[in-house]
Amino acid sequence: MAPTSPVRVRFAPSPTGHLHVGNVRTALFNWLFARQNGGVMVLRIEDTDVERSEARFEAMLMDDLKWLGLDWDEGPDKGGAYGPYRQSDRLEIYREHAERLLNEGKAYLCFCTEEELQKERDSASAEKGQAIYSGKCRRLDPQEAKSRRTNGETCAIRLKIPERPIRFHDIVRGDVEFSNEVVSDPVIVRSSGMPVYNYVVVIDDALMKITHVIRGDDHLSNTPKQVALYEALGWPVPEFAHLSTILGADRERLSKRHGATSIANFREMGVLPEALMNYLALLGWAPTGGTREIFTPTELIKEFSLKRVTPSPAVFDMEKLYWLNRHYIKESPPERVEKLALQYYSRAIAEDITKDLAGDVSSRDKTSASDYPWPPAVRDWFASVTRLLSPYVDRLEQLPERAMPILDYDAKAAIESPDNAEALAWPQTDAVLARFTVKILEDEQAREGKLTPDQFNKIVSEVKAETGVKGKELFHPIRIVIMGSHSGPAFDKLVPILEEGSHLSLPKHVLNVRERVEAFGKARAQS
RNA sequence: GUCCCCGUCGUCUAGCCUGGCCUAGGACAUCGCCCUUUCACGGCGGUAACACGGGUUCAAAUCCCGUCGGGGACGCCA
Repeated sequence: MAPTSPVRVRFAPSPTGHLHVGNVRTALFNWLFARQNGGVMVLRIEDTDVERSEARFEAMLMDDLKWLGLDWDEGPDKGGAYGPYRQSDRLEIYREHAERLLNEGKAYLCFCTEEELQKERDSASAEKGQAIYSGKCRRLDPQEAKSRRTNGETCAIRLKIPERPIRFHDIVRGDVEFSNEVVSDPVIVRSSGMPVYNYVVVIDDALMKITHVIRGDDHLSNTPKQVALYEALGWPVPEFAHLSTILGADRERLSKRHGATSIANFREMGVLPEALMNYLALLGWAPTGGTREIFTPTELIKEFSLKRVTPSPAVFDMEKLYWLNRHYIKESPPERVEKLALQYYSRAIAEDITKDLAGDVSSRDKTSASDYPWPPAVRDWFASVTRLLSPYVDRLEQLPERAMPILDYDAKAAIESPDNAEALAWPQTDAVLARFTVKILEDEQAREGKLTPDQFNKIVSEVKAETGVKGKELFHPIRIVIMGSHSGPAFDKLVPILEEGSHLSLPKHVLNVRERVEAFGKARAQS
């Protein structure tokens, strides 16, 4: 391809559901390449599979792309000079070019039946190990064939594969050569009149002036047929770049049974789009030097290189995605994370909210979490909870479970939890708890629900001095009383949140420090 | 079966084209230490790989051949 011709790439998904990581990675590489070269990104909808394609999936897939931050310059929603951009709207174009190939003698009519072909395939693979069409109808007289067709005999249209090896260049794999012996004359139009995928792809890519075809390597073996088609049509052959497959942990092609693989899943989990983009870029590509891992979209556009894409398949690693996500959660403006986090809390406490609203909101049979009004004070408080917890989560959906000890303290569960058994059984624990309890109950600030971190620390220090217990033996029991668990965020930040939370009117009352100590004492007395 | 593609730490990868700078670098995970009057977060450090076998060469992860392993394609599927 001449360097002067502007780069045009395309992403051509079938509207059969949410986008999968494999597809999205292909879209991403196309996008990066286009943006880097000041080129054009085309979105084309491959909806010739009428059975599985649905209009609503088209909208979903566009949403998925937009969420990730990928945009396009031409497409069904945007128009463009080379439309229409839906294959179902292009059937006439396909027909026209098929007839042209026929008239020019580059293609021929094939009257073979399903059974004949099946028989041929069987014997061919037995003999040559390759199930190749014999080209029987290729030898038919064109005039005769034509009249048979006009007389109503059903037939398909096949392309003549030239009698020479087919070569093409692939940016990822280098030069690839296929012997014509292994490529049979492909059907380009079915006897039903419907064109075949390998044919329409070529027509579309050529007519849309696509300069670089960047796609999954499952198409590599189809490429010789497509190259032959370009040549038969007299059109320039584009550059190809075949991206390796993304595998699951078991080294099988990544699929639904590997868990979350659609990008909607990641969005729901609370994976930030920039984290996913960064991770996907690293699957099959590495920057020069290979030591840098963190890239913003802008940096990716600058650094990305198709030539540096690896040909070998890559295993999708959730843990690394999570690591990147944690990084981006920490990096992004707190307000953004706080806002995103709200939906996860509301989902988790939806039941409580529904109960709460049922009293004063009439004629609302179904109250969804998103209806929760989030009064400003409550919203701010949840924001502080998010600020407290977000550095410790992999994905936003973990926030509510991490917040449960704050939102819904359960003294009985704390006492019974096997995780706490050891700490509660330590010889010094009773003494620590006894002193701690007395001090909290006597404290003026704590009584009001206004205990400060300083005062709290002072009390802990006094307990330490009076009992002679320190470190783990001191902190774990106290932590269990306050949070129901021996691990959690620093008391300095936690105490104000508990105290503040207890003054809010929430569907479920948040216990302050004193209330927790009381509840724990009561529950322990009973057990 | 035939053809095509692929094969560096458990995983993502750098290095391979243009052999020596590779006692193979980085990252995730893992392990250990430090920080935090506890845990996590964070910081520091460790373990860990050139699929195998032949060649070529003074010298091979890098070039050649073979073997093995994985994936894909061979459709009137997309």
